[in-house]
Amino acid sequence: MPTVSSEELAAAAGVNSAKLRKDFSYLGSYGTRGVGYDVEYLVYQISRELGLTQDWPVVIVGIGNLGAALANYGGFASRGFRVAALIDADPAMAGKPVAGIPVQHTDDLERIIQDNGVSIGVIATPAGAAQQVCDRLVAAGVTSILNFAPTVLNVPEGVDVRKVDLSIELQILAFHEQRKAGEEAAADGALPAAGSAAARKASADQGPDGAAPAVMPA
Amino acid sequence: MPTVSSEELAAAAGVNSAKLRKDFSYLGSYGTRGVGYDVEYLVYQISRELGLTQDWPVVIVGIGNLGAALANYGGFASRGFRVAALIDADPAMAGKPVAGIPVQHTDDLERIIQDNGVSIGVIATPAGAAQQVCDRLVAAGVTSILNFAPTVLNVPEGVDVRKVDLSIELQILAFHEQRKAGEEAAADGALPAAGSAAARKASADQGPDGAAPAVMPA
DNA sequence: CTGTGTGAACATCTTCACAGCT
DNA sequence: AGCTGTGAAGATGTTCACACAG
Repeated sequence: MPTVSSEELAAAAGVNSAKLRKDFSYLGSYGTRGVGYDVEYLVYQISRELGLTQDWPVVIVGIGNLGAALANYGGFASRGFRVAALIDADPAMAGKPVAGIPVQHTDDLERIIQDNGVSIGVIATPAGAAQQVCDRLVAAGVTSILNFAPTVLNVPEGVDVRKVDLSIELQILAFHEQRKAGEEAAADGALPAAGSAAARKASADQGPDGAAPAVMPA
Repeated sequence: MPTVSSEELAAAAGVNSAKLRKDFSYLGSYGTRGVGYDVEYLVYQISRELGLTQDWPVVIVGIGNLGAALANYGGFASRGFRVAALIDADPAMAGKPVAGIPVQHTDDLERIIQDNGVSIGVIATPAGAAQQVCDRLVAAGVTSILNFAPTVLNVPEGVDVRKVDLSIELQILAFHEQRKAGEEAAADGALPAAGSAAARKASADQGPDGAAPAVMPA
């Protein structure tokens, strides 16, 4: 399949073809009228715009179950991410290989960041250690942090933080589940105006969308 | 602090107070004019609406690093989730306790689901096993699935799936990181119209937002 | 003729601003 | 006098529909 139309792509993605065309148009005019988009060229352009063509060295701090799971996660390499180092505070972990990469001790954090030119850090420590690790990462030059610890991190201006809270995803499922169950059947007495107004679209797609609750500022 | 105003809550959440009030109003009129919202009552009403007051038994299938990390995750209990069972295909895992819960074998999946009245399942298996596990969960009565395996699952109408792709979060960080780096400096020759139009707001808040890319339909 | 690229129409979401309750 | 609850205005996002390139 050398070429693909906006109609086909839209159907595959479950969106309107006009939206897809308009979105693509913000990246430039990469389609051919009457023909469609050249698949290879389009993939390249989107990859480049998203930063997939670059090499992003990342460090993972906190090699517990979650840290180990992340280190083993196959999806990173194909998206340009390279696990440059694994860091843990437990001296007993030092030197032990996880996913083929030897764990290093927290003492060397600053050196590791600088030696590898790391600008993206992943925090998978317990909540109590997260802010301190974050401060050290930032001081060492990291400007983007993916935080799995259940804490809101304080960072200076210019540093990006994304917090992943695994229970929020479950929360969203449970919310819809509750709604399925209560469909018309048992009208809960103590809820005056909740009926129609809150009954928004229950999106049928997989993955995070606008349904996420309000979040904390940086 | 027995009472709180929309202004205070909005400041804490980093949003406009009018938006907060309007959002609350969809749940009913739980505030008092001239006073604010009664904290305890508000918490209860929101908790109930979100389903936090219910008990949600969940099963986790696939007890590798990620499954174990999820089983140990502290945030679940406080949000009404109870890990009812851990299931793995490896017979060697059977009986072994993870997070204090003995792992059970996949053979008993259907019985476990039914005995515990589970309607939410978490898939943390390798990609190859995910669809099969999914089919069995659905057949056994599960109607909501949180999928960590890097596959898009096929499910019948009426079943909700949320896919968590850990690399997408990194992707979003890398995208902003790239943008920080390329600020004005090096105008990449091969990008005609990408400049201003695509330079949207770089949100300063932590956590998933509308920046996620288009997703697959069910 | 076919399918992109895009103004214009339409829809949804956010913020303003103020009437009205406490 | 203070703060909610909400119509109306404004901003943003999506879809339509068609001129025009290939």
